[in-house]
Order: sequence, then C-alpha cells, then structure tokens
Amino acid sequence: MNLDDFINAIEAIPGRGFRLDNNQKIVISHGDGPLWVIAGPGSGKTDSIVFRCLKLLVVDKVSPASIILTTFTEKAANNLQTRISQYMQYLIAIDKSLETIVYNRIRVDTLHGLCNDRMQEFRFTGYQNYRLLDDIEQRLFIIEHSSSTSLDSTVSQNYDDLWPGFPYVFAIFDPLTTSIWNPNSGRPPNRNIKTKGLSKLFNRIVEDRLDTNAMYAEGGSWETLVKAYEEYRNKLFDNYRCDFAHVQLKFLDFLKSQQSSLFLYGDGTDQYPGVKHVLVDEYQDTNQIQEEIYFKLAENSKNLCVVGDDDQALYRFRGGTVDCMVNFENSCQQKWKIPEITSVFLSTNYRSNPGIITFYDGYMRSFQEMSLPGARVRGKPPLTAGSAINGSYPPVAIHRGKNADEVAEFFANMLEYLLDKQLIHDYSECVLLLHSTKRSKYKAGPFMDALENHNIPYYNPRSKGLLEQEEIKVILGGLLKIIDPSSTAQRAVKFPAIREICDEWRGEFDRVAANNKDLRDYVTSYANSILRMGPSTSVGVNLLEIFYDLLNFPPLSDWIDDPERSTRIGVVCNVLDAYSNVPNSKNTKNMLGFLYTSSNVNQGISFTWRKNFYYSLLGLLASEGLNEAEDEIENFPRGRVPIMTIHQSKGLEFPLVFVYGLSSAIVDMASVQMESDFAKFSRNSNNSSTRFTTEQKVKQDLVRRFFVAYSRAQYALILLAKRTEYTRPGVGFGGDSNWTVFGNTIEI
DNA sequence: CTGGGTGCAGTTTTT
DNA sequence: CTGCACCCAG
Repeated sequence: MNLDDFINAIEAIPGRGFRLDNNQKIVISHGDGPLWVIAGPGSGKTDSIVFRCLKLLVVDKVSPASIILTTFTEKAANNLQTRISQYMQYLIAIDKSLETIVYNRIRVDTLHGLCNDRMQEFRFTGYQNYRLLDDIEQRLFIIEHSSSTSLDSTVSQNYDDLWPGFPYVFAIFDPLTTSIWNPNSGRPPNRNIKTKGLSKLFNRIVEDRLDTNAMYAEGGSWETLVKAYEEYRNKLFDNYRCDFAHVQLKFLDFLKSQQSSLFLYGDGTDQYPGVKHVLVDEYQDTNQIQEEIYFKLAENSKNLCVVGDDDQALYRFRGGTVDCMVNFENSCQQKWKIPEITSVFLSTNYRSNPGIITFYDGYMRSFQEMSLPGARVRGKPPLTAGSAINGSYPPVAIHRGKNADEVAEFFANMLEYLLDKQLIHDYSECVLLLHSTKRSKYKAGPFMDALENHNIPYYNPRSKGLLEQEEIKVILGGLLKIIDPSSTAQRAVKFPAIREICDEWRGEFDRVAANNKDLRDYVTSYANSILRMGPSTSVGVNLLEIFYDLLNFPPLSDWIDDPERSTRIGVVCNVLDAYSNVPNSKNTKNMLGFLYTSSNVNQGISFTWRKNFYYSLLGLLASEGLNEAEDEIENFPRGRVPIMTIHQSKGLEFPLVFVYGLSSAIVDMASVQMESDFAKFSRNSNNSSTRFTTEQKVKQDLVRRFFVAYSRAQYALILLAKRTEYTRPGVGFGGDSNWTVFGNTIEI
C-alpha cells in the first residue's frame, strides 16, 4: 500500500467521524529522524501515533518487532494495542496482502514493562530470576533490611544526621502518631516515616541519575544518604529483588552491555530485527532515566518520535519533568548533534465545544507563570476548535453553593434531571473530577452521600475504602486470631491507630463467627495447635496458606463467589504475598511469610515476628489504607457516575465534566524541594530544574492539573464551588490578569 | 462581606 | 502539627 492509499483508507475508517488535518498527516507520514509532536488536548494525539505505527508497518514494511511504542500506564498501553488491532483488521479487509503482517509483535507496553520483558527475553545476566517489587514491597524491604531503620539503636544511630538533612521527606504528617516529626527535636522519626522518606530519596537518586560519588564527597547528610542508598541497593540485588526505579537502571546497564546487541541491532530476521523505531506517548511525564533510555534505544536509528502536551505534565512527584518535553530539540542537538528536528503542533481540538476550548486555553494563558521561558514549548499556538460539537447553549457554567453538602446535593439533583430529560442516557456520560477521591468530609464524602441518598450509582475505586469492607475485616480478624490469639503482641504495639484497626477486624470476625461454628472452631483449634507446638520450630505453614485456609469456611467460602468481594480479597492476598516474600534480615534463606514458634514454651508464634508484622505491614495499612482493584482494560463501567482523580482522567473524555475543589492548593512540596536540592548532583547537563523558584513550580503544577480537568469536557463543563472557595478564589479560578472563571461562565 | 474562634482531617502513582 | 472549612459576630 502506498502512502496516499493508506491515508485515504484510514480517513474512511467508519465511526471516526473526521478527516485528518495537515499536521496529523505530517506526523503519520514523517520519514526518518527525530519527530517532536506537541499535542494539545483532544487533538487526535493517540490516533496519530497509532496511525504512524501502522504507516511504518503497511507503507514502509518495517518489521513489527522493530517498533517500540510506549506509554505511561498499562490501561493506555492496552488501549493502544486494541486500536492497532482494530485498524489493522480494517486495513486487511481492504488489502488482503497485509494479512502477513504480524502486527501484534509491535512492542506496545509501559516503559517498565518493556524493561522487564526485554531483559528476560534476552536473558540479561544482570537480571536473572529477579523479583520486581511494587512500592509496598519496596518499603517492607527497606524497613526490614536498612541499617538506618534497625531496631538496634547502636546500628541506626549511625544515620542520625540523615533525617534532619532532608526534612522535606521526613517532616510529613504521620497518621500513626497524628503528628509531624520535628527535625530540630534531636530524635529520629519513627521507622514508618523513615521508610517512607527513604523510598522517595532512593527512587529519586536512581531516576534523576544522580552522581553518588559527588554526593558522597559533599559529606554530612549527603554522605550518610549515599551510604544508606548503597546498602539498600546491594541488599536488594543480593536478594534478587528489583524496584521500579532500578528495573530501569538495570535496563540501561543491559543496553550498554554486549548482551543487548541482538535486541538493539538484530540479526536480520523478523524474529530479531533490532530496534528501528521508538515512539513515546505522554512524553511530558518522562523522568531523567527514562529520557536516557529512550535516547539509547534510538541511538542507532535516530528514529525517536515523542508525543505529549507540556501543559498536561502531572507527575513531578514521581520524578517526571516537563523539561524532557520542552527541551526535546535541545536534547537531540546535544546528544546526537542533529541541528534541526521536525516538530509538529497538533493544536486543533476535536473533543470539545468551542466555548470550552476558549475557556481552558484562556485559563492556561491567564497565568504569568506559564509564559516564563521553559514553562511551555516555545511558539505553541492557541488551541482552535475543530469538533462538530456546537450549539447555542452556554457550555461552561459555575454553581456557587453554600457548602460541600449543598454543592453535592445540587450535583445529584442535576444528574437526576439530565437523565430524566434524556439529555444523558447513562450516568457514565458524566464524571466528577477531584484531586483526591477519598471518602472524607472535604473530598468525595459529601458527593458519595448525596448520590446514595438519590439512589444514583457511582464508581469510585480509589476511595481508600477497601479495609472498611466486611469480608476484609473478617478475614484479617481471623488471621490475627490464629497468629496472635491473645493479642499479646498487638498490645505491645505503641501506635493506637494500629491497635484500633486490629481490634475492629477482630470484632468483626467475632460478630460473624458467632453464627458460623465451623469458622469459629477452625480458628480456635488452629490457634491452639500452634500454641502446643514445641519452642523454636517451624509452624509448617506459610502466612499466606493460613489466609487461604480461612476461605474454605462459610461465610467466606460463599463470599469468594461474589466477584466484587473476591476481587477485594485478591487485593489483600497480594499485600500478604508481598510481605511473605520479603527476605528475613536475620536469615535471608527464609522469607517473612515463614512462621516459626517462640523460643519460650507454649508462646505460639515468635513474639518478635508478630511485633514486626504489626509494625511494618499493619503499620503501612493503618496509615495509608488500600484501594480497590481496578479493571485492567476499562477505565470505568457503564451505568454509574465515575468519581475520579484528575490523574485518573488523563487521556479520557466525557460529555459532561464536573470539577470540584477549585481552591485546592495541595501539591507535593517534598518533590519540588527534592528536585531543587538534588539538581546540583544531576549527571544530565540539560537539567533545568533550577530555572524556576519553588513557588513558580507549585503554581505551574496546580495550573496544569486544573487544565487537565477542564479539558476532559466535550459538551459541557460545570464548575462546582462552595462559598469558602469563591469568596477567596484559588488557582482553579484563573490567573492574575483579567481572566477569571466568573467572567467566563454563566451561573447555574 | 470579612475576621476570629473552633473543629476536623491528613495527596497524586508507575509492574 | 498545620491547613482548611465552617460558623457566627460585626
């Protein structure tokens, strides 16, 4: 198929509804060399990158496995894969000869997935039989293995100058003590806070590609930090463990080693064609180590295509830096000596009513912080309207209510009205966007209450409510009654928050077990049999096996047939699995899931083990809670109103968007400060993280967050504000020029 | 509409 | 411990 036929074919894809614009065609038909696509919201960014991929396959006859296509989340990766399959099947129906293209061999994945899978596929010797740790497991590993969190104070005191050196990660609110550690107190923070802060610092050392030798040479708390980091990294690798940051570092090692030559350069077969094209979606959220990986992957071909929107960068708190996107051309010049690269602005919006586009484009431009050099890509044109959506109704409105309850009531009434008047046909055509969707008084709580009162179904998987569910409380209560039957270890825990949540679980178990003799007898006899075991002996079962055994008894055995309950039980199962797989620091041949009895007679499971379980795992659960498991493909189900974080909503669109919390000024100060603090040790010469002041960065992050929220809307955008917000308008109401929400919306 | 006192609640996320 | 929301007085 030639390029013209290809373009004609994809423009005729049924259901897409609009033709390709010239800039989209440039993206799709671009030949070799770097390609920099700055794409505004709703500009057909994802389709453009997918079509470019198909063009490489269909027109250029590039070998599928030589194309790497990465994006930010697994859901987005699945979505790209689905679109590629659908469009390819459509093209095959037009031209049978395309049938031989094995399009599912394109490497569509998140970057983490790509790193992990390719190192395994090519059997990289530096990554054999590694267990990839999620953030919970990483923290459990740190608390168990870092000398700095040791219970032996003669060991941990060697790190006493570390904590006050980085107050922004350690002086944070601690739910277990309901207080904030004071860096001037002369005492270290508690182990949970140490661990949480250390994981942030360790991850950033890796992701920011810091020069640890220079940090060490700086002395003081920098030197101590490097000692702690290197101890962590060595123990991690010695135990065949790898965290998300290090899987990327390992991959970089792989790419720089001889062992990657078959992957990078291939052997001329379609099985191993080498890397010919690298396409990156959501590039604005890339961090420094990821940038280095992408440039390394494309070093040979120079075919690096990055797509993103600098205005939608949301992930500074995990090391993402918009600089990678804003300075992409400079990076190509510096690293590859390419004087000029092809850049394309996709600035025609096919998503929203023109009035909504005017609103959020004006919103973005109303902040002087966004016009400072380096904040946005130079020469970015205003968004223009290209959608068929129009109409004489006012598309942006604000409701000014008395307080949260009144606003939530208005929201529920409006949904009822919309469905009643058939302005919507399904509740999932509307979305409520918030910074945090936790069920609490100042967040999603009032909205969840109001919707329940109106019998309107909603979907809010990130309300941190999993541990409140009956089946979870019962099963964890049962587990505690087996491993700590008289609560002796629990009573020794000094944090009331941990003891209280455990008592709640035990109480819930007792309530349910009262009517279920088999479950009750099983737990009692199991606990007694452990008590009767000899001292210092293996209990013979793993922590996780006890958990599974409980599922054999009613009502738990009935509950696991309920898909919702069973999914939630699965989440807890994963957490216990994570704990069970942490190597025991005293004997790394055993994992923490290995149960053994006390050295004293008839004391049951080792008192030390039980205390550790309460402090480390239950401490983590008590302070942070757990979210529900989400579907791997669907972002939200039909029939219910999605209540989403703005982060969740990135890349999605909804006919009607409601945004609440316009004065929310919550940003991750620790990340902003850490970024500035670490900048001087960065090996990346293109790093411009010192360009803005802390205040400017905070403002920019907030503006971008509201911009993402506002730009999700297709037909109508409704802002919800309570009195305390609109009497002292925050960042969500616009910048300091003449532009404000009040002048640009109608009141409803 | 504004200021002071009181009471509640405590961020976003990648396999 | 701090920041925000809310209430009530002026």
